[in-house]
Amino acid sequence: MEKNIEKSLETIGRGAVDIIDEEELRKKLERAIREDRPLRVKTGFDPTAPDLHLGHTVLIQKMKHFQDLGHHVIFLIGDFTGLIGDPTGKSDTRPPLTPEQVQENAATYREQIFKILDPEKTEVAFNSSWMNKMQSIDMIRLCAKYTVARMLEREDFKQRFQNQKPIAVHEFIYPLIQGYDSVALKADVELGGTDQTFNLLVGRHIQKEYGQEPQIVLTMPLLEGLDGINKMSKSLGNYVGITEDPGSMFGKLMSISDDLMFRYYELLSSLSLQEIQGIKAAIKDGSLHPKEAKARLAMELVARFHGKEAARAARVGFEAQFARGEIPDDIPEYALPAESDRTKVFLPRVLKEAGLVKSASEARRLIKQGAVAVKGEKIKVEEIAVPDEGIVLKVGKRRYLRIK
RNA sequence: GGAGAGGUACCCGAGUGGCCAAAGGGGACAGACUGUAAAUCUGUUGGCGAUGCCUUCGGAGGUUCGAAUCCUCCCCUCUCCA
Repeated sequence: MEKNIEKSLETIGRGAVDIIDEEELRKKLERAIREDRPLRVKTGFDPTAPDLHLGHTVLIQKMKHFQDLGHHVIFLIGDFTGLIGDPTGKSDTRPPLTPEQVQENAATYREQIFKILDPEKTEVAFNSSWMNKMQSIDMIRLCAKYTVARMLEREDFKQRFQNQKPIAVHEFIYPLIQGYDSVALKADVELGGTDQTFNLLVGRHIQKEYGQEPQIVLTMPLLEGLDGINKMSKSLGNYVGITEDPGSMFGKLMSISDDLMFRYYELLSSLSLQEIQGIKAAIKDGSLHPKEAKARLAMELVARFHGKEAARAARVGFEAQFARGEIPDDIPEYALPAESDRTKVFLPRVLKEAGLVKSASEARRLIKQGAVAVKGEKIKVEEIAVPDEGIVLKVGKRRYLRIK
């Protein structure tokens, strides 16, 4: 375990939005060293979405920091709370996951988080293992430990209440259970995004109610998604999944705005703040093209999950496709039915059949807009001739189809 | 239990008998410009081999030549009262 308190505090605090309470954290660290008892650091994850994206890695990196300092990190899978769904105002009640599905998702999680965390030192826990045993009377006792008024302090509830949007009663239980998880795990620290602040604070309260020392709450910023506006999330489609192939990961990162690039540098890159300042300065004085800076960031992140070789290859492929307009190697193919008239191929249907567009109507619109091209030549008609050797269609900026 | 408000396309929201495949905004997609940037400008945004036809305005019926719009029943949300 790291013996230097100041060094620990610095590592823990890097990038954090808030630490509640810093003095308490110092005392816990001191005691941990004195009694040679590592801190128990808990972070909860949703069992229904085992596809981690870069946004999640902000938290996982922080877990790694704790791990490197010699503390005990607990990756908690909220398979019980997942039945409720963290209140967002939109989510419907979710269908219960089967134990098999939970195990499956957990396996996926393990595979993904262990690209960052040390499997030997990471405890994976499920809150169903204590929640399923809880008796009704104990549930009621848990509910009695918090008030409706305080529950409505939560930003999301407050807003929905004010905007006359529905709030189901069971949604109130979510924060309570999350808090109880901290009791069950005897957590010293709980990590979460800033959107979790309320839930994490409820944890402190609940722990006190159960006679435990309250956990330290450490919140990390929410990573903006590729649009640069909303937080990165799968449902908004503005994410980079950590299991994505190197090419698409690289491409997505290259499409972000310059402003967002610096945000990603700050939250995702392992570069020091000084190095990041250096990049900013170099771009400003013209010695570094912003595109080059972005490519370096993309390389670093792709390499983290796929290795350096894959990152280099992704970059080469990217340059070939977009800087020189070359056609990528692996593009979808569509074979025309043998009996079809190859002098009059109706493109809208082909594009639909090949899955490049949702409907033939959409394909027709795209053609009308000049978004479909063969060898750089825009196609303005819906029927074209396809020679025996086939042709390669480009649809929009990045969709391709080889018709054979 | 009583009184009232509301449910419209991916989202927000206008429309209260025909001119409505439904204003406006957001998002998304496409084109121009670029660095696949961002910003900006322009266009598109239910389906269909298509100057037309089919399906859509919470659900099911009904009135009418004609319904998102009127009537009946049902489902859902919110507010106030009890």
